[in-house]
Amino acid sequence: MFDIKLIRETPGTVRENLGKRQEPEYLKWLDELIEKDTEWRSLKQEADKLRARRNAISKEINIVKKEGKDAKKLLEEAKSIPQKIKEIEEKSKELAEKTNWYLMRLPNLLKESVPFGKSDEDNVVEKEVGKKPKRNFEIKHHGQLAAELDLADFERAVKISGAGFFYLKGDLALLDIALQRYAIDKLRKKGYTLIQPPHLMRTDAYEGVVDLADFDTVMYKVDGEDMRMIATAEHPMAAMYKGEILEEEKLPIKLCGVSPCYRREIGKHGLDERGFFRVHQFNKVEQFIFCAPEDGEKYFEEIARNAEELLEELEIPYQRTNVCTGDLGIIAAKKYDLVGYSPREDKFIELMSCSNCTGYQARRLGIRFRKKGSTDKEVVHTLNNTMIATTRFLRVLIENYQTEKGTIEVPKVLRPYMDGLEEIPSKKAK
RNA sequence: GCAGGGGUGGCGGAGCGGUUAACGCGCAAGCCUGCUAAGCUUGAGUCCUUCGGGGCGCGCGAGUUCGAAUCUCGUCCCCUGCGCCA
Repeated sequence: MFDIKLIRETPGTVRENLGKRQEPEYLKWLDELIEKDTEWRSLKQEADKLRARRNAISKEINIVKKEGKDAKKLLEEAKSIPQKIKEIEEKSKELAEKTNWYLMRLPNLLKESVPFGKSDEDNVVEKEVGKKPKRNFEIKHHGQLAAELDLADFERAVKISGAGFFYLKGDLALLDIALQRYAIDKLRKKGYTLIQPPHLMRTDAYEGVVDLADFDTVMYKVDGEDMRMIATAEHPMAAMYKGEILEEEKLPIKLCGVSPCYRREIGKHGLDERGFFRVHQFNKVEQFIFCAPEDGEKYFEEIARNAEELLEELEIPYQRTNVCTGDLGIIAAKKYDLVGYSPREDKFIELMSCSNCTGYQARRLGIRFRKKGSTDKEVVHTLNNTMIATTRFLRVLIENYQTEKGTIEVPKVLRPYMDGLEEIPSKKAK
């Protein structure tokens, strides 16, 4: 949610920043918002004056009545006021709803370091790490190989749940858990608190986290109940401190959330053939931080680095791209995409997404903190980054670690979580 | 699902038609004091403001009234017990 005070105080700066988004409609919204807000404020003053008058009369009536005198004249005036207030109120309510509509939809102010551009083609690759593996055999599609090795069953999942679902089996299911566990341990060592959030959330809480007008169609809802299944652990973690005032010394709050994610993925053609890349349900370990505004950039780099380290330790070649002004969602002020190498397609595919949401998300949720040594309250900043989305990783692992004989090598750092297993399928297991 | 109880500031908790939402804890500023502690004074919801002040605020939404935290209706949530149950 946009900060209306910024618009009132420095409309020029806001306009300039919004302009970078390359979406003329935003500037139109801004103008309309300013107009409606000005009108709203003047109506509010009008209504407030009437209320003040009514309150004064009410007090007088009380006094006059206690004295046993006749309050008829005062009562008449008092009775006439509520109708006037009601008329103004109707107009001002409408205006307030409109300004709120704009505040919810105007995108966050961009950081200076966000590259200027129109679409994802203008995203800037800031670094590339790792050596792309050279293979002199044809790399099999990850889903196909998993099915051949009896490590995944897509057909039976389709039978009971439909396309986009799968059974993970045996060593591959274990690999999925190993990935999560490895990511969790890494974050726990860095002081992040492990969180298993609720997987269902009520509408009012979800509204604080996303714009349901846009987002609702991609979520699963529970029939007959006011509940939605979470699309990511980011959502219940962000909403966790909804409406609270935190003490500054408790910041930063660093969380490591682990949960399945449920997404309808409506209109996604073929769900990327059969496989794990784009599915209705997957497991994810998510980093989330609430911090003081001045620390936002520092922790943004920290969570990006955490994810990069994970990629390096798993020996997956990756690139970090700085997402450009035209391709950023409305919530983030800055975003890195971490993309991993797919040797089969010889391109980088999206694995993790790291966002600095500044106060945009927290303002809407009403999460503030009290500054130490003062009584002032300020909106906290929120940051989030994927640590691991297991299905996407299964794909790149199966591709990058595929051997010529059609097996999958287990990354060294994951072996302790796999009973020392070096290769899938296990020779012994067969 | 049924029955009962309850939702008030950062927290606990009073108020149950009429000036300023009592009191306590915690917090902040200042005073006092060898230091610390204690003590004393003041301050702190939110919105608008021409910075004088004014409005709103007691889960949410309607209503009654000149006036509602307080009365009426609806609704959501929480707690306790019963029921059900991995």
